Amino acid sequence: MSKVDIKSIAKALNLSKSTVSRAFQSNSDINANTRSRILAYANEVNYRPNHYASNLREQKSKTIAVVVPELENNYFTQIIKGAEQIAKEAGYHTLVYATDDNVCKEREFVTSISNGKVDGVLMSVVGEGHDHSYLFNIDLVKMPIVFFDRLYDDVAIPGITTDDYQSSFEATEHLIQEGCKSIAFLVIDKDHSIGKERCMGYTDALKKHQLPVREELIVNCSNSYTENFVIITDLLTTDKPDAVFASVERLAFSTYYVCNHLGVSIPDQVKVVAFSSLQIAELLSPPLSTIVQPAEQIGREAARLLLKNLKNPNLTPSTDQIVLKSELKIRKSSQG
Amino acid sequence: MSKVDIKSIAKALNLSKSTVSRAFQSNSDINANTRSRILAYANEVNYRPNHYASNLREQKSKTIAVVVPELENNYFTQIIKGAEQIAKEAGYHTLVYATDDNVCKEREFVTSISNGKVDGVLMSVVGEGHDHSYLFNIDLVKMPIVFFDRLYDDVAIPGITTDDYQSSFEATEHLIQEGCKSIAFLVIDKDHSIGKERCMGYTDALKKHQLPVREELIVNCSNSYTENFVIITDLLTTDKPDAVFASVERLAFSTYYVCNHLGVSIPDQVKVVAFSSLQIAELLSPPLSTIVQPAEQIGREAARLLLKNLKNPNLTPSTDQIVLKSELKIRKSSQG
DNA sequence: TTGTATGCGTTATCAA
DNA sequence: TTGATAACGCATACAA
Repeated sequence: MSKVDIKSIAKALNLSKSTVSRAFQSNSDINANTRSRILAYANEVNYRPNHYASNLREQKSKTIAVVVPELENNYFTQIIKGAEQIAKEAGYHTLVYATDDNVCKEREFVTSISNGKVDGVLMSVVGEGHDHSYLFNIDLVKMPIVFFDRLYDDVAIPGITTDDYQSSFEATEHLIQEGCKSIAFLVIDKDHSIGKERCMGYTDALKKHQLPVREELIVNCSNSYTENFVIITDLLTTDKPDAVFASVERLAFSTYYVCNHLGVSIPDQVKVVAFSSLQIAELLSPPLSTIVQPAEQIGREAARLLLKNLKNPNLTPSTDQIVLKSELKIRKSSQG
Repeated sequence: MSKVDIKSIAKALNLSKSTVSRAFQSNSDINANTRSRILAYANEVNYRPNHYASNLREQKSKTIAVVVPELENNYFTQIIKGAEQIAKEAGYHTLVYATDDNVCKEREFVTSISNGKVDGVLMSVVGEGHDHSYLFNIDLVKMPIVFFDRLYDDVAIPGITTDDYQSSFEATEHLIQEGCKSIAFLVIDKDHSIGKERCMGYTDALKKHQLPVREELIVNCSNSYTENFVIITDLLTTDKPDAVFASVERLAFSTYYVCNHLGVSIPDQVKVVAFSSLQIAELLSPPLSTIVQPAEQIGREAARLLLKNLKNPNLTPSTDQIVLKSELKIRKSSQG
């Protein structure tokens, strides 16, 4: 199969390159017959435009990147799904990248794509604790970014988040109303971003109901299942809380494993609520009470916002912050 | 921020474009001092090579596509994760595309990227029933493809699959040994590809143990949860099987929902086994017996095979078929 | 070791 | 309506 490009088509049909090129443009001055002749032949020889060349020429790639901390989490894959759907509708492709919660990988990737690999980026950042000054070197007009889920609030970049404080507050209040007096809060990083917001919702709810905020019940966990198993086992045997509020899905799973292992009954001895977008939460033993973030919608909104910025390349990109509502789904794990 | 490219750097340093270009190539004749001077300045002005241009020039994009039927399935996201990992290590980016089990979308996407958008493709195809002749128009030397999970066996394209027949046979045998006499088999499409293999494993196991193969127990399901709910409710109330073997994860979830709804006890009244890569299968109520496919490994192997083909662009791509082993994890849902 | 010139495949400007 | 030509930014063959 020899190379088929605009030039070869032109030669075969005894036309010029420009005429052939025009046949593929929608609003171009070209004779209808010539066009259909070209299209017919192009179809016959199975012509596909060369992306390298048109991208170079047009200075856009019709591709967006979606950067997530991890892929093995329903929450993020639902977001990707939503984003991919909107992107697809607008004729964009989607590049997916997992940072493995590593800010170096984040920086390296975003920097490497910042000159033409993609037209824009959707990103859930690694975390505020780290140095993210690399973002100041990115030309955000050339490659707009939209944050979702987590964000850096010292950069003027639009973002989609959820009402973390409010839903955390409600979930805690729910546990209090179920009679819980010592509620543990499991978090990855209580001092930053999402963890911080969620932690504040938790403590404020305690305060409102005159319950003490006990530092030992605010437990910093890690990303490792084995480490968390130890941490949570320790928590349940030492401090014996009557409820566990997991600020991240994974920590709820670990709590279930530990409870199974220790023979601790959920919800009789410990009630559990978690931030989670797991679709089969109801099938767990016992069904898990969840705060469900509208993951797909987050992805869709983020993509829409990005595409909007992509449409107006000359304007300073909007820096809207959109906050979506999560939903508390009360199930057996936190009741009775 | 004015445009920073090789030309502007060259002008600033009083060098020629080619010298500057050389500074970024690893094995190029260039004075060490000149190089470091260029790199220093490039770093200062935050230079990034333009992907459009170098791709066009080098005829490669350093990007692979991963095409999956759906994203909301742990199995496929684990595969993506494995593939992305290998791709990343080799300096490749990963484009993800969901076909929504629609062969038109599959064709459209693969065709649209077949001239330079990506260097190669990993793909789990929509299904054998459909017309996939478009693949014959793809130049597989220019853009190699590797199948995983599902494949078309009338095209000479390498693939990674699992031992579907064997593990299906074993799972069925396990149910028989647990005393089941009427085992239902839930499948999406029993006549093709994966469904076919798995169905044969099931029927052969029945035959080996002198159990009748009853057509009404081989149930074609759909991709819709609501439709499946009706189908499975009907199955459980009419035919009253003593076991359900779900050839796809989703169908096991539906079975759980239906059993909960009907008050049918798993495993006492119905035992359940399923193909599933769900990591928290153990936390379900009851813990679900699964046939676990090595999803991440599939992704890794597929990516490795593709990268191997990408290394030898002149050779006819290898057409290896690699078969990986799945593992039967027996849990409470199929015991006692 | 460095500079000059050319081409990758496409689109856009201008002239015919 | 069509054709000739330049340009997008980079990398290489060849010349100096």
